[in-house]
Amino acid sequence: MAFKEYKNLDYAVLAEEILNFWKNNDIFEKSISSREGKPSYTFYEGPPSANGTPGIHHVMARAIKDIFCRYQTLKGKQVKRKGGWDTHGLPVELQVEKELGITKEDIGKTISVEEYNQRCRETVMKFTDQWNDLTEKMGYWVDLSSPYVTYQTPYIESVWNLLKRLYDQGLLYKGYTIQPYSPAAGTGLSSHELNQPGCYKDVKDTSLTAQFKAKKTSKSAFLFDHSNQEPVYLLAWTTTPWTLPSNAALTAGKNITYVLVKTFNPYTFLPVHVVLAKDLVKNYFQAAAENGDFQAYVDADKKPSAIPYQIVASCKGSDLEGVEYEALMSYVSPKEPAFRVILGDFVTTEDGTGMVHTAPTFGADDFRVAQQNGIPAILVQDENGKDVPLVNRQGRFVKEVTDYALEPVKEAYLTDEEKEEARIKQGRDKYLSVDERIAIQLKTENKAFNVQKFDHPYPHCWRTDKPILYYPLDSWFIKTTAAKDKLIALNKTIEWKPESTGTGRFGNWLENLVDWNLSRSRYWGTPLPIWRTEDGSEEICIGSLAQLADEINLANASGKLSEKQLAGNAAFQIALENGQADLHRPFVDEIYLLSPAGQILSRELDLIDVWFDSGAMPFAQWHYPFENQEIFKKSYPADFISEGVDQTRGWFFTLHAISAMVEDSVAFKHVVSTGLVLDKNGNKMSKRLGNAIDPFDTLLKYGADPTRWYMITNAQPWDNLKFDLAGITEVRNKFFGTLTNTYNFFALYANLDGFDASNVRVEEENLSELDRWILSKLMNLIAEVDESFETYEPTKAGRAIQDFVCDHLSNWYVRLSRRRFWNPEAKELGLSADKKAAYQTLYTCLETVAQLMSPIAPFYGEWLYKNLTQKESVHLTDFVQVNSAWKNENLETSMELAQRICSLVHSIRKVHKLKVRQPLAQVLVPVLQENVREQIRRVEDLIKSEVNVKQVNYLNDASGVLSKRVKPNFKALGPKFGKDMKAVADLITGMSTDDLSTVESNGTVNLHGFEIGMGDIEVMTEDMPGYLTASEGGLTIALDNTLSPELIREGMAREFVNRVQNLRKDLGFDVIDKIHISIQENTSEWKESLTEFKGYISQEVQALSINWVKEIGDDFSEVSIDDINLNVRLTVA
RNA sequence: GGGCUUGUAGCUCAGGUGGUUAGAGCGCUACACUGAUAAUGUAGAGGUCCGUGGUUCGAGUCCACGCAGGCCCA
Repeated sequence: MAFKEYKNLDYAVLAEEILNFWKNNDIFEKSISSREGKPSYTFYEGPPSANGTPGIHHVMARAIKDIFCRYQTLKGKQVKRKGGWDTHGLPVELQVEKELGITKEDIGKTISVEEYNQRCRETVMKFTDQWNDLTEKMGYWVDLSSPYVTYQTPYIESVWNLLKRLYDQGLLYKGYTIQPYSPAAGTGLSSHELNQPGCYKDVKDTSLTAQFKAKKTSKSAFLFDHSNQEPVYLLAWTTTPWTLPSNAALTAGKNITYVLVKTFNPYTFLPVHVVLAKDLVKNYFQAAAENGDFQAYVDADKKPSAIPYQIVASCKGSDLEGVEYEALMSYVSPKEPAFRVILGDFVTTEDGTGMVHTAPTFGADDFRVAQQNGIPAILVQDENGKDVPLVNRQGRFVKEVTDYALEPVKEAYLTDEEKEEARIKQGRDKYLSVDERIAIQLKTENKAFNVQKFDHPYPHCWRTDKPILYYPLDSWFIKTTAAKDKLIALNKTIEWKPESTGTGRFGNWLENLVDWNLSRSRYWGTPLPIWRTEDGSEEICIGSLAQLADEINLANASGKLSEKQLAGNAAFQIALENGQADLHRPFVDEIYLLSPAGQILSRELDLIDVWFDSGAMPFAQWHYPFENQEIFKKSYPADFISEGVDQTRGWFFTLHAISAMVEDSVAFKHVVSTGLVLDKNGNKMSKRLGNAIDPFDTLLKYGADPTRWYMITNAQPWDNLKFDLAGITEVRNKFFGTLTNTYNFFALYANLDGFDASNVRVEEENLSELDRWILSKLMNLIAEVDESFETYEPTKAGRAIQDFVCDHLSNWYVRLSRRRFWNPEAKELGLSADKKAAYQTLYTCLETVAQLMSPIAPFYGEWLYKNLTQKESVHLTDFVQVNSAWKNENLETSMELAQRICSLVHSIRKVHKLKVRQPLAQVLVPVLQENVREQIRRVEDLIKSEVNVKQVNYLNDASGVLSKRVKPNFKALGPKFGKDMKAVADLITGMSTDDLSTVESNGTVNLHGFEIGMGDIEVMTEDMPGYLTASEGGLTIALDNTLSPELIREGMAREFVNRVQNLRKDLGFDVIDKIHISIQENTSEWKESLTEFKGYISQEVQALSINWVKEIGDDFSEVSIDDINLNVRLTVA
């Protein structure tokens, strides 16, 4: 048997067989090696972290990656794709802590750093087997034989090299970020520690609304115009008055509405104009006092509590941007211009004034927004000449804040004794905190508009129970802001799918870029390769193992190192010589180097952000620049990457940033950012909720191809996918079932006819209209699929293939062609030209579909291809070319008409209960244009056989039976008549027959002053009296249902054929069996029909004889049509 | 709170540049077919196109403001 036939195809088993075939024959390797010397197409694999198990969303993400790599291979490119593993980082550490039952505090105490890191190294590759298994089973082709692993020494060396290149450009510096800090414990706290229960406590703080006096400049002129040139104050609220000496800016919200209010200061009673958010006026003023009597207030001896006020102007936050003001508490002046209004997106009108007091050294938002707007921090120099904030690490003011020098900013930092001491010094009955005394000071200086006690939750240190401060702590940064313009410009050359992720999410992120904080105070990660003197005056950055070895030698030779330091160096040297150098902590921490000036350097203890690891992969995966320089050059930048949209600020950014800063290049040219995989109800999948889908179960039960096909065709990759297993079943039945059926149909008859599959070539001269049509459709499909894959639109490609297979190939081409395949007469004569053409056509369609679908459904595509051909693999073929000679738009239009006409006839037959087996005399099609008649005439035969009518006849105008209806063509009328549209449309709808003939003959008619041309109307026919009619979308047909005796006889013959065919099947006859038919002679109705159509019947049921007999014997069957019974006996010839 | 994104039939999704009757598949109902048959075909029911305003002769489509969901930030 040339073509295998299948029953009950199991797609998972099929996949397994193909997988074995690929493995045994190195098909993946061949798909790369066979493209040697061809243009390369580079894909970067975003490394998964192997310390967790894969989920169903990984099948989705990796299907996307796989599709375009396979497609580009078909297009003749060489597509290398190296797998990789992301192995560092906090999730690994947390998992190990959990496994060991320890906390961060224990590391270095109850467990050595060395042991701890060893555990991390073991844990991180725990699930690689599962990952590799999934990779294979889902049919994802990626090179797992030599993956890059981010913890390996060559990888780290490459990362160090990149850091060094950044360092040499001056882009790596030590600065600070605002982090939770406990002065009492003298340590920074992680967000994790801050989220422990009990950390947030309700406290009563002094809250203060300060008056910042605006300077009169062109920016603020409009405010002064409304205040009659009186002083204008900007109001800002804070719960931490101790930060006011560090104020550097005020932040307003761009779209918030602000008002200028004329009123009095409640403490000094001086008339003032203040600015605050409109929505918050009610919090500061009593509505009853609006537009109150100002003079009466001035005159009053004892000032009433309701202070009169008047709103004199309003503006948007954006109007306030750039308004300058005088420093509120000028202990320390900044080096660069400060004290102006800036805009920030974190400002709300929930409390305060809608204007935020901004102290860059004591708030994360403050720091960020100040950096973005070029506002300096308020700093002083310590005894070492180092810039420090106005509060020291003990939580006390520096001496420059003279009034409060060395006092703690939080009362809670004082012991009772210290507090008592301070009280005596203050000379008061009760100790007053710094916040309280600042409030008093500002009140007297006409700088406080409101002072209150305020209850709110505030975070406390879990170890000391004292309040924390948000405080600037040392960190290493990459100066990405210096490369901002470059990053933005390069991003514009990247093609994003969807575009909005690139322009919106990623573009906005770049616009608001801050420096990249590299530092992590952990253990399992790439150490920062910077060695520094204790006072920070000298440092070196190491960019290679060779450099490190040299520096160690230099340091050792200097004689300045202690014995312990020399021992650490020696241990590392030995490891290095044995090729076993480990660049992790603690080993690198034990290396000591020497500065040019002869000082001892020790390593900065920070690790770097793991995202730098993964962003470095274009370089580090090849151990560039130490090895593989040629390979690197050929595979950089990537043509394509794809990850979840959540990676926008993760991997997408780090790839982009590193490449732009180091190579002045993009890292990738195309990127597909994929959406989430949710459960079928649209909820996030989670193991905890139990709605997570197991990928292995799914692949096993449904097979990789239906799973992949479902995921790709159900939603665009960047939309979230509501994953429903029922959807896979649907795809499997609908698409794969239909395609397999179509193949089986082909195989069945091709085998019967001995159709030779080697060297199939379509012989164009023998093609039927139907053949030409499906080939034309096939050409369209090729073009559409090619374009869709080319433009990273896999969903469009998949849906196009699906529509072609189900609607065009199976439901129309095969259904209407069946007769040609099972025509039994041809058997003896060999293959007729027509039958051959049918095989060639169907074969071509199937073979092409196998290739087109193979990127999405790699196993099934391969299976189908190998069933059809002797060639090795569909994945080693070249993408099929469009043969434009086969494109035939006219024929497609004709066929569309045929399909619509058939559909209409079917619906009439249905409504009037006219069986399709009953032949009818004619179907009438009114045609108003000659070319439509020609188009239908081409496909007349198809219509006749499909709906079982004897003739297709056409009615034109002259026939006189057509009644026409006129519809306005709105698209044409709109621009022409505009406002008069409605009137004109009504006139057209009510147009008389005479008017219509006038347009039809003259091309134009005047209706109540409106010139109507042919283009302005659509003429349609409807209703043909005396016939059964149906119409849809402007096409009308009529069916002649008069039954002549002859038609009835033919109908009976067809019914008889139908019954015999059923009998053949019931009796288990083979398709090719010839039969003899005996019929018991008992009714005349039957005999007349069956005799007349004996030839037809014999052919249809493959009967060699039909005999009427008096006695039929025992083993007959009874058939009945319209209550008339007939005894029939079939025997195999 | 900000940025981006989604909202069309019971479910999953299509609906260039605005054009008056909004489509498909699944599911449901009914019928037909019975040599592709654990298939297939045809028909039917099913919609305030998230809401409210606006622009327009005309809005699912354009604009504004909301509501609800999602992602990433704060």
